[in-house]
Amino acid sequence: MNELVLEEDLAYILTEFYKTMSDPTRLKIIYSLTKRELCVQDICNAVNMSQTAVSYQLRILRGARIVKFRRAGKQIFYSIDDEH
Amino acid sequence: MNELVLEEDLAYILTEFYKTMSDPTRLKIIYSLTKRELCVQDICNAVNMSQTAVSYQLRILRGARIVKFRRAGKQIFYSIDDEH
DNA sequence: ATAATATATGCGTAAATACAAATATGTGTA
DNA sequence: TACACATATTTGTATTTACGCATATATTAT
Repeated sequence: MNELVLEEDLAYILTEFYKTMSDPTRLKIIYSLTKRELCVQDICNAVNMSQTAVSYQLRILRGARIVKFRRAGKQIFYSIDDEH
Repeated sequence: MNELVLEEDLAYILTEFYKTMSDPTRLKIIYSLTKRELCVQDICNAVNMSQTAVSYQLRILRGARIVKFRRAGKQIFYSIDDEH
């Protein structure tokens, strides 16, 4: 019986990962960043979404350690976080 | 520029897949079914959820072609849909 | 110091989601 | 036929989510 049950912690971790991947805007952002490092405006153009919407999703992707960023003057450049 | 944009159809398909995987109850159900074919009551016990909750999630998994089922008398047995 | 630009954040909200409770449906049995 | 059992479905709802709008913050230029 017991071999049928997925450990609660693992279920939670997997669920969180799949949840971060389960939004079209986030997938588009991730895809664009696999091509090259981009600033927020570039990402807005690539995914055709508002600055607010993109910033909102970037925060989630940052939280999941899927993307990282660096500031360069007024702009902030995002890229895929390979470390994680 | 254009190589940065993920095709809308593909984004949609991927999103749908990740969405079906992004619930702990569904992941637990899938896990239990990778071990062996199970009837609904067995699944309820394995994932420790009500019959209603399990039936609700099974419908979603059926819709995504992740599980299939066969009737055997009063019971319905579910298993992973390898075809898909 | 002020203004302009790039990005982030707080707030409100419409839509989606997971579930419980109640009920319906299908199947075997008396 | 009537009933019991296994499962599905309908309905209502609390919660979560993605976003727009307005505003805040950080950086550079004037």
